[in-house]
Amino acid sequence: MATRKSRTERRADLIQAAQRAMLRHGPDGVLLNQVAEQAGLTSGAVLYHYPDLSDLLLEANQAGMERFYEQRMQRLAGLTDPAAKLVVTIRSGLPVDGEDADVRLLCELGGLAGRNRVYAALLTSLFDRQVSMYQTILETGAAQGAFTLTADSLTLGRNLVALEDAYGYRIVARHPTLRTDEAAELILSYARQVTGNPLRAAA
Amino acid sequence: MATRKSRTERRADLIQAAQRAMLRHGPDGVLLNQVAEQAGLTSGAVLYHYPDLSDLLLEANQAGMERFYEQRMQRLAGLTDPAAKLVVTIRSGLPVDGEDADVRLLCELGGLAGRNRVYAALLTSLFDRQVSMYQTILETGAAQGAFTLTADSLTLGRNLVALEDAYGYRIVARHPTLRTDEAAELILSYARQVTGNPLRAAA
DNA sequence: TGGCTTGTTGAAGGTGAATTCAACAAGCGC
DNA sequence: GCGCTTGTTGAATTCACCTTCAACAAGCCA
Repeated sequence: MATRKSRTERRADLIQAAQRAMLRHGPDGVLLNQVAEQAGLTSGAVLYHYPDLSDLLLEANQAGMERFYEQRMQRLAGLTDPAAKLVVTIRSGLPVDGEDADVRLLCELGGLAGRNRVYAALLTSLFDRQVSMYQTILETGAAQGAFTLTADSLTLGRNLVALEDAYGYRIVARHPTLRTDEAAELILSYARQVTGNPLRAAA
Repeated sequence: MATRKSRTERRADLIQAAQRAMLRHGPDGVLLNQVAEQAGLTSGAVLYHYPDLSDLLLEANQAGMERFYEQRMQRLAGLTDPAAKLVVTIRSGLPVDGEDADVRLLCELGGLAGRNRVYAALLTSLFDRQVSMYQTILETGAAQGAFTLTADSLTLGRNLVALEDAYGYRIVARHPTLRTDEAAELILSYARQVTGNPLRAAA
């Protein structure tokens, strides 16, 4: 028998278990027993905490998105130089490799979004928040004289997030030559051009 | 009873039926009976032609990708002006709206690719072919003096396809303000900058 | 320590989908 | 027309999953 845990602890466990199960079987096709197995419980125990599996999956995916966004913000926290901020942010939007759990989950949801309005709305909101994040960096950099923007920050921010997203999919699909380093360089080539800043990758 | 058809005809029907069923239920979660229903047949008849459902789904998805790629090439066929070619190609890579069947199917597969090597390979190959398509347009335009490229054509081609892909996802997810026209304009803003050509959208 | 709440199990039942197959209908060659 | 091949159905079987629930273990606190 699994060790008995408090409601809060178990729910947190289940969210992680659901994320692992979705990585293996997809957010759409994951089964109650697969989540239970990941949690080291029986299906009945899962149902005790989440009578409706789709509620658990939704919470798990929301948690994954928040985690992804929060991690990006944290990596940004200590930096002051606009160029360094931009370089770090571009990196943090890409999966570290094809196994990257957070990004793989986001990619899975991207497919779902065509059929599921709830996930579509969540992803849309995540996209817009990331665009805002880039806009802040770009405009702050421009105000400080570090960047000379070639278009409005909304256009540039959207294109930067779009590039990240797309290369995330390529890396997750294991493109043989387009790995994280190459993808970062491709996005940086765009960022250099639209900011007029050399953006040393080592920054 | 459904009208009896030849092997070839029926297989073509089934591929279309499978595409419709996948649009509704996802390429991952689609059921044999759902494909049969779309085809106006019983599950037994589907199994008679495709003893393994996943074979049918794979063929249907391959056909979808080919169709998407071929349509892009055809729209390009009559054009000679490099700027017109580039503008048309950018457009043809975007879904016409959130209902666009071909792009929605491609988005669904993007999610699958993290778990399924076969679909990952197919999508990778499609990506690379589209990059080559852009490279040809860009280099021809440069040779003719219409474009002044700011980076190598591989970098630019990859970024153009990446932008298309990502905005395809946004449109399919029904971003409230980022529709096809806006997405095309965002990509054009990049294309103008890297070619030095004004790329009149009406071309 | 005894009773109550909370978390968990294991088994039983119901449901729905895949699979198989015997029967049959429709066309085609002869 | 006759028989054979090809395509299709509907029913029977099997299997996997969800769901429910009675039983029980583990803490909590009076």
